[in-house]
Amino acid sequence: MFSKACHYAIRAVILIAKESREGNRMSLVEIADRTGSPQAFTAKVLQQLARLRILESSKGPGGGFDLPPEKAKKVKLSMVVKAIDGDAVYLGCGMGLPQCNPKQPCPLHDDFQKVRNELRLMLEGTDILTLSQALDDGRAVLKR
Amino acid sequence: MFSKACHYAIRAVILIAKESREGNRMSLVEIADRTGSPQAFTAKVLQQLARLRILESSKGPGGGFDLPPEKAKKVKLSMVVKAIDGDAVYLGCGMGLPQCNPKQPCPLHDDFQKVRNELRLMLEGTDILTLSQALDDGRAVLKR
DNA sequence: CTTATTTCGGATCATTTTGTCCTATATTTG
DNA sequence: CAAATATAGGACAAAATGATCCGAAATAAG
Repeated sequence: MFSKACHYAIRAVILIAKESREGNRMSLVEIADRTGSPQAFTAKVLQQLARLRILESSKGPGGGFDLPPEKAKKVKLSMVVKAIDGDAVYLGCGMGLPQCNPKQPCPLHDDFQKVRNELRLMLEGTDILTLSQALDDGRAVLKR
Repeated sequence: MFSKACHYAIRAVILIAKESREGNRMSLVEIADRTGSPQAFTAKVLQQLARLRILESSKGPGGGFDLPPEKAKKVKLSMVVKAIDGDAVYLGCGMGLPQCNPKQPCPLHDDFQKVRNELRLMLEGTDILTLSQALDDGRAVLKR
């Protein structure tokens, strides 16, 4: 469904948001460790998110990544997915036709679009702050 | 969502079913041509489907692939997808956790499972015969 | 100002997926 | 039986994705 890069991105962003709520800024090393993601690869992914201003980064001692609650509330899962995987998930044809539209649809067009729309609505309706709160009392985990 | 191999498989199976309804058996060359898929690669994919008895193949002059209507009715899209891509689409975690279950869920678990379940139901409820009928009066296409 | 820390970014490598080529094998037809 | 046709399957090439390494740039602190 999503690429590995996207998985790492989602996990990292949720963790960063959680720690930001407690005033902590996260270093790459800690993020990779607590999400069980490869460090250097995760660095690339976070770099990309930082460049797009989906999260904030700062260099130097005490630096790292953060995503303050007010912002985490506005950042939807869809934005993270789109930043890393592009919009193929929303727009691509179920059987890979380059131009699949209502005028020249593939045989699966309608059924597929219905499901994909559910996915889109879910991703657009889910913000990172809310997801990060699921971590609070151990209701959810990011590793293992 | 699905791999390219899976896209080729879906397109091929639908075309084969359509032609089978008219008593025709399809050669690999014709399948690749009419679905816009790479020939040799499609061969591998069809081989795999034939080995799993999802469609029928025969060698020699006049040979090729076919999928008679009674069988096409029983073959669901889910079977084709599973044969090529495995069941990661149904079982995988939305953020890639190796063990994401209701006891130790990822923060997205419930929302994601809901969407994925819709997808599963759609794939399991859609048979190849029906899809092939959408091709009949040009209501749908398999190429371009 | 120097040093230590931390992200940035380029280069490179590994793995997986996609795609091709060629030979073997089966089958129909003359 | 011989020849032609078609799938089966192995070996290999190319492209995309995943992952690592290392030096550059920025910044905080002594």
